Amino acid sequence: MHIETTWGTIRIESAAGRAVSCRLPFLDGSPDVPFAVKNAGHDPASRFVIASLTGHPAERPPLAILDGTAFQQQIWQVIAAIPAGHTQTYSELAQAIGRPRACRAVANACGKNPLPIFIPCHRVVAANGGLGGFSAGVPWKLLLLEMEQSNPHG
DNA sequence: ATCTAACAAGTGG
DNA sequence: CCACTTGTTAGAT
Repeated sequence: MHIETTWGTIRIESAAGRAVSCRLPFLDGSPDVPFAVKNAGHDPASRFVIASLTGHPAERPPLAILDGTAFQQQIWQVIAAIPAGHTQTYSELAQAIGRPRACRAVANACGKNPLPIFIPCHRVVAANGGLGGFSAGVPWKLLLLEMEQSNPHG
């Protein structure tokens, strides 16, 4: 499944009705056009992604069992529990799993999240108020956070 | 089985 | 602003 947008093509893979991977085009800088969806898919996964990017409420479809180390699975699980419109720092996540000094390792795991948007790694920010990073480029992270802040959905 | 460089961070000078 | 610490991972030895 894929979604055409003004920022490029988003590719979503599912198996047996469960989301397996979500790939966003990498954006190095801020795009010169506003974000808009050009071609919307109708399956639950696509609708969820589009809703997240446009500030609409949507139900998260079931996720597949993810491939990753025990540490990564642990981190992803904690991230998945962060409510919309809310953020947490890398350091806080590190504390949540009992490794208070592993903030850098947490960031490492975030970058390897195969399901960005589904597992809301965009809600993980730096402790000093900075955005941190994002695997597909910070503009995506910014867009997602702005949508959630202006529209408190679930 | 070890070693090392690379990271989306944090803290302190 | 710079440099030192930090935990985990992937790739090399």
